[in-house]
Amino acid sequence: MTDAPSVRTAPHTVAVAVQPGNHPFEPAVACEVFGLERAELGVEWYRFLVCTEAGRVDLGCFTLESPHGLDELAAADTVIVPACQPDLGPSPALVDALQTAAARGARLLSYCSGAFALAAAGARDGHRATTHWMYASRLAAAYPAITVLPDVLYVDDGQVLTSAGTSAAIDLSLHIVRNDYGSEVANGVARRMVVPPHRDGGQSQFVAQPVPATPDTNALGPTLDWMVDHLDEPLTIEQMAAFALMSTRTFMRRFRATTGMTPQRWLALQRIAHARRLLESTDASIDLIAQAAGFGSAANLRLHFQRTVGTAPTSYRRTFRTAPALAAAAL
DNA sequence: TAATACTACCGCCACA
DNA sequence: ATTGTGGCGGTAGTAT
Repeated sequence: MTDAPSVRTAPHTVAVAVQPGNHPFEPAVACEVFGLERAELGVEWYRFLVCTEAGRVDLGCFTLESPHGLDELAAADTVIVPACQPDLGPSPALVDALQTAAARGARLLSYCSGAFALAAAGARDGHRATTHWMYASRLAAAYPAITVLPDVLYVDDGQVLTSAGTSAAIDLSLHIVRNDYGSEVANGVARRMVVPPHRDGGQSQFVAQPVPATPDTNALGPTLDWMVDHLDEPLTIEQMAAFALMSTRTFMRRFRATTGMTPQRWLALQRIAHARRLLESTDASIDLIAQAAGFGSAANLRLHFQRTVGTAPTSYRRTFRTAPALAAAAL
């Protein structure tokens, strides 16, 4: 969280390591997010490599061949390790490549049980990480030096970023795009993939029922919409509960059950997202944006912004202020 | 940066 | 008996 995000000016290389025992889905997420041509976004996109140790890998359902080897993985700017068999462990050559990449300052990502490979490479000592909830206790037991967060979608620990089960791989990947290119571009990618634009990393892996068992008569949907529509006003639990026609106690319980976080936190994330959009696409003053996003004061906006985005609002704008043409195309 | 005043949060529990 | 509700109160977190 120490470096400010920066727009990639030179081709930034993203490499995914495909190993025997991988499932196809996670490498495919990397291909989808980082590997597709994104001409419509008007930015210079990543250079994307699929790297293997032996040139060809049997993935069970099919065999994958690639000309790129682990030397290219070790030289990449961002390295992705998808889910692997925790029992097998990464090969010594892969561990070596990961260590070389880490020493060069490369960004290391894992999807699902790929966290075991990063841990084996020693990249995780003293840091926070996550993995699929099924593996969390095993990871913590095998690598006591790591603080394992068992119930989040992904963890951004600066150089090393880890994510939970399959769909969290998409969330982490979009998080990377957002850090590199800003939220307009990340939203463009999400829109084309037809996935929700942004799920925060701290969101719980255990969010309610993916599909409601019965048509949910008292769903929070309308209340969430209402909250987003009134972001610029100070909203108290009491007001939100009143809108939802519930007691405050029940409202908070239901809110956590359906979103995986507290109302306050959710509201803060929506406000930050709105502030990001305004910083990227308008020249309004920080104070005005603070008002419009419901932070009340510029000081308060800075506090929240720094904490969740890791940058000051002005430096974020300096980096991501989009060309008017792109901003106009976005809406 | 620190102190203060507020409210959000959540465990507990009686009750429907 | 089981499940959801909502008031109470202590603590944690936020705003100024």
